[in-house]
Amino acid sequence: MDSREKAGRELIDTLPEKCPVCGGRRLIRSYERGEVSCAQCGAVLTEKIIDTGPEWRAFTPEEKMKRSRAGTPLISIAPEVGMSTVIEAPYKDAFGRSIDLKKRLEILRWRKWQIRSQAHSSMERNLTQAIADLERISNILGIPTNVKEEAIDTYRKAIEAGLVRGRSIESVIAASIYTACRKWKVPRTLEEIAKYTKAGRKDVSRCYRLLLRETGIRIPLPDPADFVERISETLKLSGIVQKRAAELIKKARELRLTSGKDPAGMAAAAVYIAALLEGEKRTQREIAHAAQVTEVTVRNRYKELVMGLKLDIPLT
DNA sequence: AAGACGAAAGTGGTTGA
DNA sequence: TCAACAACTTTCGTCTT
Repeated sequence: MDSREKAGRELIDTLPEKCPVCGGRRLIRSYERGEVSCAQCGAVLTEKIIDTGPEWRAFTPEEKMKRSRAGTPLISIAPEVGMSTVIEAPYKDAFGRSIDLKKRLEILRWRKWQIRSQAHSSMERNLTQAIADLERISNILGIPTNVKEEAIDTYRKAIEAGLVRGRSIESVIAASIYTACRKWKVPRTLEEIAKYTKAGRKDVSRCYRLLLRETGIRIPLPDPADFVERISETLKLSGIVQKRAAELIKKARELRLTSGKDPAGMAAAAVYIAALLEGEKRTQREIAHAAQVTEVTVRNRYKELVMGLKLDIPLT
């Protein structure tokens, strides 16, 4: 595309071939209209050129890096292009003549259509940006494909509910990712996800709550039992301990000891006790670290469990 | 010395006026 | 928007093994 030059608003290539109609030497390729025509006789020779080059131009390598957007593939959808002709208010035709009523109504219908399709395409544009953010965050955190698709679905719902307007796309898509993770029980914390957005944790969590409220998506409360496996794996504890911990949690839940408490802390205490009972003792510090809570929380939950369940722990 | 325990002050989020 | 509040964290001193 070296011979491309800018003429007015049109990008033009001068081609080496002759015009098959009049034999003229100047063939013009217009990217705007997507056709090649002869400058002498005006004959249109081809239609629908597909420009495979980038639509931007870069002069330095840095600029090129900055402007290149290709890389990670889009998933699930590609935004729709087209329908960009603007139909103006139907009083005059292209030559300035006024149009009769019947024709005017017909054109009005067209305009209505067009406005709708514009609304549609603005959503698509928004989605394109959202998907880019989604891909970026997912790649860093290793989010599986099914969760990504769930996240896009969720994001669509957010757009339809009008939640994105006035908020950053990034924070809404981050909230969508978190929602999807929760739904599929992929253990990612809000912090982890928010870390890679400009918005920050607070904003993302606000969006998350809003998302749940406005779209009616139900996410089951986190179950302490879900954390047991992760904690036990990290500390290389046996399946027996896991089972024991799960039983403790079940009993604790029946006694309403778990409500309002951080499930990770609850799980940590259960694992701690289970490990003690099964003779695979780990220190509070180890447990707390594996569960990403503090020792103090482990202690508090531990105390509550021992008292609530009337466990026979040698408290020495 | 390491681990467990708990008090006190600080932090960030929720709730209700 | 603000204050009250509950849960959790941080920090630190004391006790136990």
